[in-house]
Amino acid sequence: MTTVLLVDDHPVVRSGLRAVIEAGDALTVVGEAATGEEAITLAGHLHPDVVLCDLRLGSGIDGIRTTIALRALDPAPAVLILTTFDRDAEVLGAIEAGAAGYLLKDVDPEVIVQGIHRAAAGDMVLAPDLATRVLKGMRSPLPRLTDREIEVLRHLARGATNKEIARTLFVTEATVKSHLAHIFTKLDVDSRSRAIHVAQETGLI
Amino acid sequence: MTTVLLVDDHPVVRSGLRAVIEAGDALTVVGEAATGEEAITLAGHLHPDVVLCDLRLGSGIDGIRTTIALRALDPAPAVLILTTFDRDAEVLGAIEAGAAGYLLKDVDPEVIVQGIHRAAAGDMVLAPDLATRVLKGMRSPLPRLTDREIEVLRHLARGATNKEIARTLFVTEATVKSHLAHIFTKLDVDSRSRAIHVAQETGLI
DNA sequence: GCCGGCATCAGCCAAATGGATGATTCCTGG
DNA sequence: CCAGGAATCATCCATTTGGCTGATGCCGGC
Repeated sequence: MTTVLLVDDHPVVRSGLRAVIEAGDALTVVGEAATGEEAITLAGHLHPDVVLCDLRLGSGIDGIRTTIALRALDPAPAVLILTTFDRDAEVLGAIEAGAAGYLLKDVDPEVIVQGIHRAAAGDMVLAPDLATRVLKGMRSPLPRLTDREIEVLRHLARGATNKEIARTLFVTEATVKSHLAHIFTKLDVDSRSRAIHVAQETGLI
Repeated sequence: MTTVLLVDDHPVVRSGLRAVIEAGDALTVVGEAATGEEAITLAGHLHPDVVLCDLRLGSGIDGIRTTIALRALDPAPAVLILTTFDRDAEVLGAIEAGAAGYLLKDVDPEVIVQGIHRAAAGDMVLAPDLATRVLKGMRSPLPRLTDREIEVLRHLARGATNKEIARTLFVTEATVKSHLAHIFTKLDVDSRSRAIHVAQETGLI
């Protein structure tokens, strides 16, 4: 019998997953957590074979940080990331964090069940339409922005002008422009609007 | 016995809702739909008392359009909107479309059950933290953008330049600038980036 | 110790953007 | 029919933005 721990901030989704998972008789849900912190504590006590974890967990730590902490446990559960969005940056982040796989929430129940079995067996599990994208991402990894650049990008996305960003960060406009120039080059765009767009699309921010 | 039709594009969420709703014995789920179109067809045949409908339905028509169509049925079911996001524009849109209420997905199961009962009784159902916002929205309604302005706004959010928008819409740059000027005035901003930001925040796009 | 990446700043210039004002056409509701 | 909103286009002008080039100081790894 494979044991599963559910982690999702929505009670309704947890109920749905429990119903789906326990429909068969090879899987049993041993616990539910609404936050990453709770998940880590519970996993430490319950030692589930597989943790099914949402990427977005409302307040508190996110699914990736939760994955990192879970993988540090002994014995470490297989972590299967389950989410609504298929942002490239997050796929890679989850895999790098040691997740056994990544499934989109809108797949059919039996895909989830199969995913859990395969994760428990140590296999890698990727939603079909994601596998190619992940591999593509491996070949041409997302540009690595520096912390400062990400910071500038966030202000950009809030609609700030260069002058405002400069004031907020206590630097000159020239510096902001310099950061932006780097960001634009890395993201292969030539306007702040488009930079915002690709940053949001790829999950950079 | 109050009958309920579930509308959500995620099978897992539907399972969860079904489990939650049928936990008591005063409610029964008479059907499930994954799309708005399917919901309208099913509601016409099943005549549920309440339709519990997600606002985002993947491909196809959205929850608001579905609501409008459902309310046009005879007898018209009470439509309870259930979603993850609490964007102002959508709250108002759903209410205007004739929804009996609006609940966030992360509420506790019993709140959903109570909401269904109250919707069936003809009451208005609003998630507590939303009620005040809706009322506030009533007092200072979101600026009403025209269809054309929304269209321009979408291109804007994808990072398009004025020239690109002009080409796409088969108009001159002057026209695009004119639309933008109106958009900026209505949203009370003075740059495309900030326009994108408030449009996304308020759920205009 | 030196190289390279990072953050900081500067100046110049071309292009894009935003504000102001006004005109025309079309359509719709009273 | 007519007022008014919507969409279209135009011109002028100031500001902002983005591209380019180059410089400085700092720090971490080899």
